[in-house]
Formats: sequence, structure tokens, C-alpha cells
Amino acid sequence: MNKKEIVKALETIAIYLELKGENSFKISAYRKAARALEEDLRSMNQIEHVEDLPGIGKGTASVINELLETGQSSLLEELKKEVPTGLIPLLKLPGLGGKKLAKLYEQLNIIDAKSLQKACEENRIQHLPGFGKKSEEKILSVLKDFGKSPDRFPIAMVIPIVADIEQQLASIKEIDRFAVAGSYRRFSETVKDLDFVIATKKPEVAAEKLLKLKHVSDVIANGETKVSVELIYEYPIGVDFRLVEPHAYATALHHFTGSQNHNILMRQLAKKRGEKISEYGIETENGELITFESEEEFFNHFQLHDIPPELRIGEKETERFKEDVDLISIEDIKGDLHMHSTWSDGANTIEEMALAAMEKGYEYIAITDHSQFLKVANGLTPDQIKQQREEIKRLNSSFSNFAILTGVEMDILPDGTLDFDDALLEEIDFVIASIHSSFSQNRDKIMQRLIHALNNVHVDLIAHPTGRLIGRRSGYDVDLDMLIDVAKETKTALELNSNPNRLDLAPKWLEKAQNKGVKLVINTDAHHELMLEHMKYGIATARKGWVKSETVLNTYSIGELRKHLNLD
DNA sequence: GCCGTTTTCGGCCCGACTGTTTTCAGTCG
Repeated sequence: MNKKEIVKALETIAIYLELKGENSFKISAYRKAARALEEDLRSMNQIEHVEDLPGIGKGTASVINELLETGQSSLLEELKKEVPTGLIPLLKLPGLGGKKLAKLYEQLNIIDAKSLQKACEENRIQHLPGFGKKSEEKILSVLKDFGKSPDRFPIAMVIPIVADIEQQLASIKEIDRFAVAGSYRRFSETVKDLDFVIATKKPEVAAEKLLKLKHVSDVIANGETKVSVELIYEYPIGVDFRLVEPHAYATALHHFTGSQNHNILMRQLAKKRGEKISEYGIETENGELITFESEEEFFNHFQLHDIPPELRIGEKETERFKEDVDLISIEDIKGDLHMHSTWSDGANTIEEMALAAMEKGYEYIAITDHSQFLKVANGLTPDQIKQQREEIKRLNSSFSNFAILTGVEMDILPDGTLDFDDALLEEIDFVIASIHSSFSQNRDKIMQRLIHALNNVHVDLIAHPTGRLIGRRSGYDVDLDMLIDVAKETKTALELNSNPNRLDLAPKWLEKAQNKGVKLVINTDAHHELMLEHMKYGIATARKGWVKSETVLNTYSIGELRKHLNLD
């Protein structure tokens, strides 16, 4: 059994224990053990004694060892016999947790959604202790929408929603300051709901106005400090607003940004010092409440450097940020090396793209229109590439302190060959190779295609290496460890595509690539001048992978870049 | 179930809201 399967088994055990209404610390012990395994970089056969990992003790170690030896867990098998499988999806219903479901199973023999609905309709639930008429009505109503809308939303889908909410919040005059928090602020790939922290001296008035926001379809909670609503855009999405007094804004923002596990780490840290963290501030031993102007000051209080939201994952950040951590930031970016113009499927001319890039303070861009194979995107023929070079030459002569590199995003064809021959590629400043076809080929064939491209001396970059679209398609079957190794051998860079639908490569692989000495390029793949703005999403993703600016080619000055690409 | 410079028992992050109670359990983040 491999690590992934063991982690899955431990998590499944935790779910079953939850459904039995077990002690919550016991449940989280199994989850902790699963996390401990996941975080350890070694594979199962490289770990000699699992018990040595923090968070794994006698009990969970014996489960792990049994899984390793027999491929089964007697505990899990036993639990499966005791607890009906149909209860598991019901844990996702809002308002129903393990304890309540355990009660429903024991008292009314409810084993799945169907029997739960029946019991509600027959009014058998309202008589149970701890339940009432309202609980019954609520369960019926959540059952109705069960499974209708997606579990989590891809980040790209909620970006415009957040912008819309922010715009409305800005117009409420009782709100002093506000910010989006939660997994959106941490820039997770997908988010379940949205959180906003609001500083106000008039919480009642502000709360009232929040209930009148556009798209509000339901009010989930309406308290003094928390307003929870459902908004309907394409799908219904939950939005929590937390109202705090202005002086508590920084600690509240930290608290509601999370992650949950990051907060636990911070609170454990505080506890060791005899202090207590809550959203309202830090309570010292003598009962004094300290608040802060900024999150940075809050972290400094614990002798930590400012931990950016993207890295608040609850793993090693409280250790690593004892020191100053060198991470890439948006100011380091000096150019963008993947974008399209009206020559293929872009919306703006080359000149417009260049002007927009200058506006952002860049030193250079590369124009990388599609190659001839990609007919749907109006891919360029060799002749057109040559004509385009003339236009770029003309434009360059009119610029001072800015350069356009000639480029192409060349298709790696289904048979593994490249769309242009070497003689043409030789003349192009920046050559990107990428896959846009035959996604369903097996791993061997996909790797054969990628490796052929990597081995071509003219290819400078592999774009969106996995082809994934977050929440929509998983991409083609790439052996990423092998891709990284071959990229290192051939001195080819790998792309971090900043388009929020892609974010490809993902942070874990960026970290691996950087550790192996592979260079990265963070590009927007803009098809419109406004999409040059997507760079910030790439930066956030890079920071999640602990990427340093020296790893990233488009932090180089134009001189350094030309030298690296052997253009002079 | 895990853990230990308040150690082998008794804690385990902390608080808001709801719906049930009549002081609190369960759920959620």
C-alpha cells in the first residue's frame, strides 16, 4: 500500500469515528496522523518507524503497520460494519455533524438521504431530544438542494464575485475598513465560501445594509458580530461577514484568514507564553488585551516575520518565518514572456500589448502567438512569423528602454513532432512549446512528446506543463518528476501560467523544480491587455511554492535575460 | 488517540450562532 492510500484510510477512519459520535480529539488524532504522513517527504518504505513522526503514536502506528502488511485495517473493516456507508455524504449537509447523525442512526435507524427525508416527512425527528420542529424543517430544506451546486468553486469563478462584493462594501459609509479573508485571501485553488472582515463603529447599521446586498437569496445567521448570507450568482455561494471594532481589525483579519491549522499553530505558540489569541486580540497572562495596527505587528509580537496569507497553511510556516524568508514578489517582475496578439487569437495589437506592459513598468515582453497547427486559434504560418518579426523590429526601433522579443507558442503535435523546423526556430528569440491536443494519450506517449520538445535546443520554455483547468479538467497525464528532471538536463525552463483557471504548475511542483535547480517563468498568457493583470495570481501561486526571485527568468533585467537566452 | 521544562493524567485553539434548552450542546470556521 502506498502513502496516498494509507492517508486516505486514516481519513476514512476519522469520518467513521465522527459518525459514531466519538470523542473529537480521538477523531482529530487520526486526521493529524494522516497529515503527519502527508507532510513527510519520504515514501513509505523510506520511513523506518512511523511512530517517530510527531502526531503518530502507538494506536495510529499499529493501524498504519497493519495497512502496510495486509493492505487492510481491522479497525476500518469493523467500523464499516458498524456504520452505514449512506451516512457519509450526509456529513456534508449544513447543520448536521457526526453527533447528530449518530443520534439519528441509533434512534431512528436513519442510514441514508432517503430514510432521512422519510423520517422528516413523517415528523419523527422533532421528538428526539436535541432536535425540534425547526431542525426538521431545516433538514428537509437542505436535502432539497443536496448535491445541486458544486462543493467548492474554482478560484477563477469567484474572482469577479469578490470584486462585485468589494465594490458594494466600499459604498457603505458605516464601514471603516474591510478585506476579504478566508481561503480566497490565502489564494487556495478552490474555495467553499467567502469571508469578509469589516471594521465598523456602527455594527447594527452595517449589518442591516449587508442583508440588502445585491444577490442575497437567504440569511443563514444574523448576529451581533456575524452576518452569514447566501448569494446567488451562477450558483448559490455562502458569504460570511464578521463585524469588529476598528482596533480589533488586524487580529480579526488574521483570525478569519486562517487557515484553521495555521491558527492552531499560532495559538499553541501563544499558549506556551501564557497568552491567548482570539479574533479580538491577544490576552496576556494578567488579562490585558493587546491589539495591533497590522498583521505584521501581530506576527512580530511572537518574534515572527510577516507570514503572507498564501503560506498560512499550518505546516512549517511558524518555524520558517522565525527567519526572514526570501520570496518572490510582484515588484521583482520585469517582463512577461507569454502573450498573444491579434495576429493569432489575442484581442489587442502587438503595440497595444507593449504599451500596456510599459504602463506596468516592465522592461520587456515576448509576443508568443500560436503556431499553424492550432487552426482554431488562427495559428501563424512560418511566413507570417517572418512578417510579424518585421513589425516587431519596427516597433522596437521606436521604443527606448523597452524591448519586444519575437516569440511563438509552438504546438507539440500529437505524433510528438514540433510544428516548426529548427531553421525557423533558430531565428525566434523566445520559443515556447506546449500541448493543446490529444490530451487523452497515455502517460508514455505524453512524456515522449514533452521530452522531444525539451530536447530541442531552441525550445526555451514548456508552457502550462499539465494542461489542467482547475475544477474543470485535470489535464494530460504527465510524469512531473520526470519532466522536472529532463528540464534540468536540457536547461529548459518550466512555466507557471498565471491564468487563474490554470495556475499551472501547482505550488508543490514549483517547489520541487526550484529545489532541483530548474528555472521558472511566470507568465500571464494574456489574450487581452487587461489580462496582464493576472501576474499577481501567478506570484501568489509561486509564493505558495516558496519560489525565490532568482529562480524566475522574468525577474532578470533585459540584459541578463538576453544573455541567458544566448541572444547576443 | 497523542503528548509532556506545570509529564503518565488531563488536557487538547477559540469563539459565534442556532435551536434547543432554562444554562447548554452541536456545528462551524
